[in-house]
Amino acid sequence: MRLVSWNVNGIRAAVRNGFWSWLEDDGPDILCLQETRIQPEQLTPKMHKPPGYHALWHAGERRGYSGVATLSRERPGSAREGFGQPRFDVEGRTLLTRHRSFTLLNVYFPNGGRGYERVLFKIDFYDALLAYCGQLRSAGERLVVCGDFNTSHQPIDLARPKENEKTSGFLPEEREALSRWLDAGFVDVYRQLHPDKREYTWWTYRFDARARDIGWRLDYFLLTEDLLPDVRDARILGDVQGSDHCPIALELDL
Amino acid sequence: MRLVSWNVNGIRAAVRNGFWSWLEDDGPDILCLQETRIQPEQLTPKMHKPPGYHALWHAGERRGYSGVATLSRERPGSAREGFGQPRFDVEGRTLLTRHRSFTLLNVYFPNGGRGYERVLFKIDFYDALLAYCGQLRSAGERLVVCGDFNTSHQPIDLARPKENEKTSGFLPEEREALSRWLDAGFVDVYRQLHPDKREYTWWTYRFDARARDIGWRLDYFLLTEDLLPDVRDARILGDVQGSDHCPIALELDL
DNA sequence: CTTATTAAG
DNA sequence: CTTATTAAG
Repeated sequence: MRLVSWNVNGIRAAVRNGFWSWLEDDGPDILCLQETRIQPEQLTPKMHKPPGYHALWHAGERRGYSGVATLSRERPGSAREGFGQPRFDVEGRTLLTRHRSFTLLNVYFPNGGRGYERVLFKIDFYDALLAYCGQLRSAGERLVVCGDFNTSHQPIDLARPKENEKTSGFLPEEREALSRWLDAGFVDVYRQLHPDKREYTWWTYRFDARARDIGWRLDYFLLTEDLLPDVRDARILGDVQGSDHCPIALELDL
Repeated sequence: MRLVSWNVNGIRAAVRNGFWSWLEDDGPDILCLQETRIQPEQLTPKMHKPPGYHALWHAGERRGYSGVATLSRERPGSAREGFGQPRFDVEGRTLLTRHRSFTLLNVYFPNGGRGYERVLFKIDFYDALLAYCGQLRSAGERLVVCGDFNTSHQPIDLARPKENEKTSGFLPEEREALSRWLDAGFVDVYRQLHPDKREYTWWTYRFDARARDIGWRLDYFLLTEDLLPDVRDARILGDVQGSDHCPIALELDL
């Protein structure tokens, strides 16, 4: 089966930019969207019921901000919006769905770009969600955590590591927060499969960055080790337009 | 000499839409702009000193809202922003300049479209400014008052009079406020010269109204009677694009 | 519908 | 630079 994760930076803008025809072409079994930036009452009928999919949309309180959605060909066994911490959940950042052979966590991690208080919030979010994942794993669940982590982990994960050591997205403390996920047993599948590849998943809209490939790898599939035997491929779909992020894909033998 | 008045609905948008080349082509001696929607610190050098003109810009307190500007080839003898009533003056709606043979009042009258309290404000503004003009006339000044009056005076002044009797812009009480100016001796020069012409100066951006000429005459040159002998022509420049209003022109033998 | 704004990214 | 918002017109 094929999973895709994509920060669409506004589902309505993505729709203007060809989202539906892309979805028809790619046809993933599960699609995780981040930064949908839409409230339930603003959803079009097609968003509510995309042809061939079950859809769950989770919005934050603030209009036009954050939000995630999970689309799946098979109806999820169960689902949860947020993870039980109001100060994070009100921002509409996580959606948990249970599928035949794993549990999926679709996550839009906070951006730390507007002041250090948001960096602290982001790191708290990283740690709180990791603790929640610990509970799920203790209960025997196999986990796929995907989405926009808003952090490049290593120098290979962004075009300009040196220049960005003091920029949110590549701060030491953010990288360490992500390291704690890996130390806890989560595997960054793309990097595992392609140890030396320099490919990015986000480019600023400024300075013609995407054409020049001055980007960052901010989007990941993190898997618990028990799922690794089922991994067939993990790829970055760098040609797909319609957002400042591109989608990433995971193929599982399930 | 040639005077032009134009509600540009955002000078920056007008500049994007060819304002400077229009100005060079038309070359009025005096240009009155309304709804400039710009703060002093946002003016470009060219706006600050348009080639061949002296320029005065008067902004309201609120960013992106209201504002007027008067450009003149000859430096005005004197000038005044507002007319001494803070509750009107803070909105940046009037600019008085004194020229060789008349005093010019460039006015952006309030729009009454957002609730009846703004209709009342608009009517108060009409009356307060008329009283101020009375003072100027008592002091012997010959007056040209021009700008966006935000009111169509008679049924001939809008495409759909019947349908708009309860719409701000053609409310009986607004039309009466404008009538008080005419009763006080101001002359609507365009209508004086063209008693039966149906031409408009504003069209909503919606419904393709301009292409269908579903418009309103909202912009006027009002003159004190002592200036009438010097009037050569008054016209509506309906072909000029770049705003939801078109400019209006007055030719004087001065 | 369009302009300009403000908040975010 | 781009998305979405809100206030105005």
